[in-house]
Parts: sequence; C-alpha cells; structure tokens
Amino acid sequence: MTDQPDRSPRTPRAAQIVAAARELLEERGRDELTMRALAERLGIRAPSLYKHFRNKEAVEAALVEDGLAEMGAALHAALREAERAERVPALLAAYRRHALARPGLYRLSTAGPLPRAALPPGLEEWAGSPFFVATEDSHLAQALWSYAHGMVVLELDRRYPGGSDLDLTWQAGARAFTAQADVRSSRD
Amino acid sequence: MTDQPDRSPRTPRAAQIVAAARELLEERGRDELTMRALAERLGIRAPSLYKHFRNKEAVEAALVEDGLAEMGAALHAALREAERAERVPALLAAYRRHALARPGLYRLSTAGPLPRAALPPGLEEWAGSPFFVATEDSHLAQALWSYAHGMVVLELDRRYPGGSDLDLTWQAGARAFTAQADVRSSRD
DNA sequence: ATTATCTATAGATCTATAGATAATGC
DNA sequence: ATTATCTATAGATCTATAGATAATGC
Repeated sequence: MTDQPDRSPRTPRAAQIVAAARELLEERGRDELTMRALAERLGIRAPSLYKHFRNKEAVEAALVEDGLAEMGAALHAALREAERAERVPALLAAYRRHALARPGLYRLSTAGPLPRAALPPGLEEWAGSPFFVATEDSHLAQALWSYAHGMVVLELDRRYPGGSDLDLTWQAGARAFTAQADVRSSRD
Repeated sequence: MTDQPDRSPRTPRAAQIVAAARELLEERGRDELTMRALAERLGIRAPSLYKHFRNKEAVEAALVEDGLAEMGAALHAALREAERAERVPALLAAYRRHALARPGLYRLSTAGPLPRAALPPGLEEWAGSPFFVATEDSHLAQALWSYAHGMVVLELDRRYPGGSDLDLTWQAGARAFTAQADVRSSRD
C-alpha cells in the first residue's frame, strides 16, 4: 500500500476559492457552480477569480483532485481496518458512505471524462488500488468498482423504485463479489 | 413476460422532431441539444417547436421514453433467446451492446432523475424486469442492473485505465452474478 | 513593486411568449 | 377554420479580457 502521491500546493487564496466552490457545489449543484456565483460567495467580483485560476476548468480540476484524493484515503483506510475476509464489504460500505456524504463532489469527480492532464501523476491509480487489494484480480477489481459506482449514481439520482431496501441490494452485490474473490484467491 | 405498456401516440410532426432531436443528441451531445439547434436541423425557427412540444423538457421526456422502451425491448429479446443458464451473461451482453450503440440516448435516459410523471405507466418497471427474470431475486436484480449501468457509464466516459480489456471485466462480473443467482435459485 | 481587486464590456448563448402571416384541410 | 410557421423580442444568463485603482509587503 503506497502513500498518496504528492500534490501541488495551493496558495491560501486558491484554497479558499476551492473551499467556496465546494460549498456551492454541494448546496446548489454543478449547474450553479458558476464563476459569478463563486465570486459572489467570496464577496468579490467574478473577474478577480482569474488571477487565481486560469479558467473555470482549472477550478473544477482542483475539485476533482480533492475528490479523488479523499475517496482514495477513505478506501485505503477502510482496508487497513478490515479483516481479510471482510475486505469487499468493508470497501463497498466505505465507498457508499463517502460518496453519499458529498454527492456534489462525487458526481463532479466521476461524471464525464477525467481531466487527467491536470491531475497529480499517480493519483487516479492510487485512489483505485483498494479494489485490486480487495479482489486480487484486475478484472474483478474493475467490475467491483463499476458496481459500486453504479449503485451510488443510481441511488443519488433516485433511480431505484420507491420502497427499495438498498442496504439489502448492496449486500447482495457484496456477497456476489466476495464469493468470486474467494474462488479466485483459493486457486492460487 | 408481459408486453410493453401502451404509449401515447405522437403526431407525425412530433415524431419528426423527436427523430431530429435524437440525431442531434448522438452527433453533438446533450449540451448541444438546444431548441435552436433542433429547429435549425428541421429547417424551421425555434419558436415553431413550441406548437408541438410544450417546452424543452417535454422533448427530452419523449427521448427518455424511447430510450427506456428500446432498452426494455432489447433486454426482453435477449432473455427470450437465451438458455436458462446463460441468462445473466446474455442480459449483460445485450445491455452493453444496446447502450454503446446509442450513447447519447443512453446517457439522457439514465443520468439524472427520471421524469416519471411524463412517462407511460409501467414502462420503467417493464424495462427493468429482465433483471428480475435473470436473477430471480429482487436485490440481486438491482445489484446486477447497477453493475451493468456502472460498467456502461465508466466505459462511455473513458474512465478505465488505457489498455483495460473490458470484455474480460464484463465477464468477471457476469461470473460473479451468475454464481450468486445459481446459489440462490438452488435453495428453493 | 507586486498583488488583488475593481469597472466596463465583448461576445456568446439560451428558453419562451406575443402577435402576425402563410399554408392546409373541410 | 385551423394549424404551422414566421418575426420580434423579453429576459436571463455565462465566461473571459483589458485596463484602471486600491491594498500589501519589502
């Protein structure tokens, strides 16, 4: 388990701007995260933001970076604390809890193409590596990640029929992936 | 396996508008599906569209309806043609192929909240019912659907690391869910 | 000196309504 | 008559740049 990759430091003002952007994102959603609204929240005029970030994309990339780093940290921590046999369910539980606690940031950092050029090298891989640790198989790891992501986005978008017991649905998936991970590791 | 629910008929002109909207959606993406661009593609002015659809939302709802109905038809057909033991992989293969063949429509009809009030009653349930048939368990069905959706959106958004062999990833998930469905049905 | 902010503004959009005019169907 | 279209336009936005001015740090 390697450490989180190095990240470029932010000036104090840039950090404040990102913090405000995040509040806006969570309170009002991605569509309303505009340079104007962001400036207003900070008590300045929109053009002033451009002295700290090149453009709106750069602000969003900073948010995505934070989203990946925080999710990665949560998943690594979950594995650290879990018994070996409980890795898959522990990982899924941490993924769900973390994503639902910051839905705006989760969506921003997972929907649409990743601004890979603007991210610290290795961060994306580091954030995803817990799935490999839990499954010990690269394809099963990607499948498990896809499952977790699908569950979260469908839950956030209220796509499940009313009355669905999603705890049980998460459990059903966890059982399927746990069983498969066990099968594969017992073969070695 | 019940039949597809009844849907309200469209006037010929409304059907043309929806067809043009769909082309626009696939060619240029959701952001560029505007009333202006849609009118231009039809050779008319934007205000004329409002004689056929109440607003932009209504046009989108018609697209979502088509997306659900077509996906449902594809999934029902896949089950009809599959051996009992091959239901889960057949369903997943049909889901993937269908979604990737019309990515714009897939995204429009699965991202964000469903405009349930504007949809034919029963359509949503009918489109999702193949997952229940394949798994014979409502929670496993929702988990399987979530997995399929997660795979598709991550593939469309190019989220998997370069060089990933997604065929193998789909297979790994199919095995996990097939095994679990077998376990559960052998208990009865 | 340097940095952060401001005002002013260019340049692009969008959705949707009101009322006039042309085309079509009995 | 009715329906489909048109023009004109209200009313809201956005992002981002240029150049001036105020605030801050040596």
